[in-house]
Amino acid sequence: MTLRLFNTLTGEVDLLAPADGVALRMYACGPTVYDYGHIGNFRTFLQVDVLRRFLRLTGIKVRHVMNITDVDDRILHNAAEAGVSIREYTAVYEQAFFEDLEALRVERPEVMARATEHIPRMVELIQKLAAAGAAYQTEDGSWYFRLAAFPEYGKLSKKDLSGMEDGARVDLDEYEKDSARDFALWKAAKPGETSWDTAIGRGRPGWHIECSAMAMEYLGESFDLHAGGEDLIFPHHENEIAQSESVTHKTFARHWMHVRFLLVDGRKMSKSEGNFYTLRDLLLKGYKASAIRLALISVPYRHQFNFTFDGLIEATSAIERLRTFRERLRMGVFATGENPALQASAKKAQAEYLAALANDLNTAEARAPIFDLLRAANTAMDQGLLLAGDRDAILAVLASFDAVFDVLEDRDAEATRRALEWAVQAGRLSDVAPELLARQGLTDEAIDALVAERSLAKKQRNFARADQIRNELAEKGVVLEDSKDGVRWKRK
RNA sequence: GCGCCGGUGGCGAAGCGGUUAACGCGCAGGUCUGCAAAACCUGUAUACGCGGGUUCAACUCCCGCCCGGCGCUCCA
Repeated sequence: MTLRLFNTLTGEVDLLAPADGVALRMYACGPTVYDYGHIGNFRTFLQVDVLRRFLRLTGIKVRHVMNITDVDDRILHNAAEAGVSIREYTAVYEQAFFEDLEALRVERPEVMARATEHIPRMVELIQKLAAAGAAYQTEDGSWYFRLAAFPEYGKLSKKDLSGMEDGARVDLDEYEKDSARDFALWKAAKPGETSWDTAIGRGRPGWHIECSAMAMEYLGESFDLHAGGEDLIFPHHENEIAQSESVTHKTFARHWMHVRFLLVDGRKMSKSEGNFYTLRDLLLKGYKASAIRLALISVPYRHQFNFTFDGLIEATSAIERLRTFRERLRMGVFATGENPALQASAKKAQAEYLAALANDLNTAEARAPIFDLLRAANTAMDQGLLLAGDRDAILAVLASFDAVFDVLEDRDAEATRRALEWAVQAGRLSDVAPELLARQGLTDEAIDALVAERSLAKKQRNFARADQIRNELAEKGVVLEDSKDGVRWKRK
């Protein structure tokens, strides 16, 4: 099973395989830790997670490097405003980012690299660029990349800059640059600003250089895949290519994957539109982390995804059905043997599932065979035609589904609980949905007691009291399920 | 303005030259139940933005238009 993945560089769907035949070396642009992550950020990280999980499912090892941008204009500005060091400032958001990844079940990359811890590597790279005539220093001490030194500039974003005139676009404070499009490699220190004293002067790195330096540090001069949000194609990734290849004269990344931006209610997500959501916002509204994960990955990465609360509710229902199905299989008692028809269904579902993902990570298509199998198996169970061997085969298919989607295990309460703890500590309790608070206020023991009381009332045929208890619990988000094996309850 | 992507049933969303046009959600019936809920089953009478064209055949290719989005500047 080989993955065919769209490659921004070639503009085609190309095979993706490790060049060394062993491990796929990939670099994915991580967060700038100046604020809490929003769902747009997480769509990208989640789609990259789908990629790496699928690779591993098909037996390919992954060496995945992600940068943490912990120095940039916004960080400098916000930290100064808060009167703390940039390290103190970013630590909060970096920690929050990791917690959010965990809530969303995003696997940790093999290497997480902070920009501030790789300054020497960036300096070295800039020195090499200077030696190659591709970098120059301006009067204020900043360093710029000379676009004219890299004729292939524009090959990723398919821009032809040859015809572009500099004149009209020169910013006043960039008058020193040779060409308006030359970009900063190193920014000279301004008074009071956090800076590093280095061989190329006192200052701080430009945005792009960190990725080139760290990717080469951990993956070598040439590696398999580079991924990120679509907005990074230009200028960020284009600049990375220019910086890196001007020094190495080797292809920087062979394959480039870009995740499409999402919309919220059909419009661009933005704070001014009032449709801007962090993961924490959603958890505090009572949406489950698993539903957010499923919603964010169910539309293939190259398609625009329109985020809505209805979509979250849909994902919640779909997950519930899948979980119930798996539980039914696990708990059921089945005669030994195999039903050939179900064996065939399982095999077919597995093959279709893998084929869909192998086809440019078509997650939407990949879901279909799983639900087909669910229906076939439920029908068979209703008719007593499902045997123990079928159960095992079907559970195996679910396991490979979950190896990528990872929504079947219920860890939602934990993620929600943590979000609530954070809300308390961050003074964000007013953002918590009232139902969620009511729900949390009810202990398991209290629920058990009410359920027991209701069972007794039922036995005495006091249905009025029984229904009263049921309604009371329902209002607090606790759903009761009567079955022959007793009463089960769960928090909605 | 230039470049790129998309408009599929009530909603979300695959497919992309000939298929019964997946799948999910919702809704409606049914089974079960004290009644429900949950679960399961079944169903959802002519859904492919508009107008041209190419073709034996178009949702699928081409052209134009309308609408939405993205990039060209910080942004996942």
